[in-house]
Amino acid sequence: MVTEDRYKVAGRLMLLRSQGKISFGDLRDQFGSIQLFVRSNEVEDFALFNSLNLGDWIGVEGRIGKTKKGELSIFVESFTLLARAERNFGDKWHGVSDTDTRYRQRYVDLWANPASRETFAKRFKMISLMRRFLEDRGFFEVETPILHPISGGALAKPFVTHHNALDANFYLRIAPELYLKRLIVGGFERVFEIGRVFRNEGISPRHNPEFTMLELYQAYVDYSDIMNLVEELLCYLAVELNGSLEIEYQGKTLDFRRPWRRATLEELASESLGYEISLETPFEKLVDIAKSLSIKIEPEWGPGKLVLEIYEATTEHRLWNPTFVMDFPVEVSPLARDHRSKAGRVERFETIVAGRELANAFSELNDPREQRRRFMHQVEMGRAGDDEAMSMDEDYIRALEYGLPPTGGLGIGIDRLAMLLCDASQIREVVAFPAMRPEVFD
RNA sequence: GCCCUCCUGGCGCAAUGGUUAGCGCAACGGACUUUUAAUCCGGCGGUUCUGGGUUCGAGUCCCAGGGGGGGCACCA
Repeated sequence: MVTEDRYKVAGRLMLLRSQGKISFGDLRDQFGSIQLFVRSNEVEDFALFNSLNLGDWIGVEGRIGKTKKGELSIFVESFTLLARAERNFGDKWHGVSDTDTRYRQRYVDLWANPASRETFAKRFKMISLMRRFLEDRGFFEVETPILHPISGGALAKPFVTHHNALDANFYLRIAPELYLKRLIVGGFERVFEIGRVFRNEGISPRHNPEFTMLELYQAYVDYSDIMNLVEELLCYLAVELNGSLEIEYQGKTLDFRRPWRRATLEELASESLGYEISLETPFEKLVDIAKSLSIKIEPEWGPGKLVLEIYEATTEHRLWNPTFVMDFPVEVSPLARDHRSKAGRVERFETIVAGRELANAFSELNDPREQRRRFMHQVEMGRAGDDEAMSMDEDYIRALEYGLPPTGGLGIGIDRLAMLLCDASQIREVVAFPAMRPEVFD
């Protein structure tokens, strides 16, 4: 019934059932719970044990065994109060459901709500698995600056900060892309970075102003190879974390079984509309279609932007199972390489899952003269009023002039991926400390 | 930025416009030597987010503000 082996365990007291001269408690640590069995004539501070509050941290020592009801328990011989919980963790049965408390005081949520704890365990495990997957394939995990003198690598509004000693403004990075490709120029052939990026935009169920990106770059491959890598990586994660290639998301099944559908952006948009459109469709007709979809057209838009907008309005949200959307217009892809056979398109794809963009990838543009033209176009767009346009990055051009080998690159939004794998409808369920309006203490 | 909605003891919930705002858990005191959200008994705990208004009477209806959530827009 009770072994002679002595064990020491520490954790937090979650339940206490005092019953006269014996008491039962549930002790929980990182990995699980175990029942404590305490007898008044076997423990010196029996009264103190009964006066513990739920939430107190204690260390116990005793023998392991089973109670009469068969519950595995520690038969406590001594215990130590390690730290008091001066506040309690809410209803022991219902936990804490108030979202304000859950997001602002995640430490409470994690203890009070096991589901929240499981979600974050899964998220952290997912990131660990990604590292293992990539390291097994010869990728180096690297670090690049977060303070950028020029905001680049994506189309987004940056946060601005100031360095006093240099008396210069810096931007919190919106993407690590341009630095990672500099590392490829410098001779690292496979690199990845998992890190926070910052975009000064609205907060919504799918947007947190700081979020985590995986970006990777591999020399000597193109976007087709990257598609294969994305399939392999996501299937690996689905199986490791959810045990299946078919996962439940918001009450519907997502089928990750390979191969995933691959189709061009123009094909998919045409499919949605029920008639053919392409970059070659007369401009006025594209404008008419966009207007009929209530798209707010900006004067600086060309056919590429129009087709992209039409695709996003008609198609993206409908793509449920993983789909590779290929061959974006060059006009909206300033860092991607021209398509090898289709003028006006680049070798770029997005991976759409559950109607949302999960990954964005391309064969990297490595021609410095063409890159300069693309930047120039971005600068013009910026002058025309596009506050998400990229700036000229002379050093990046200079790096390309030293030679960037043919390279495939990929970015994956980790938070969105975690939402899928954790069946979360909101990004705040998978971001431990989501952005909130600063709390006022009075 | 726009629209909708919510806010009641520490936590979870209740209260057709009508006494002194109830209940469970926690906390506090007590009973109990095999419990499983233990059970039983006792007392304590709330300016119903804030400020106005309508009303004989407001937790409830109206207005404004604060905070949260959902949706739209933008994006990842």
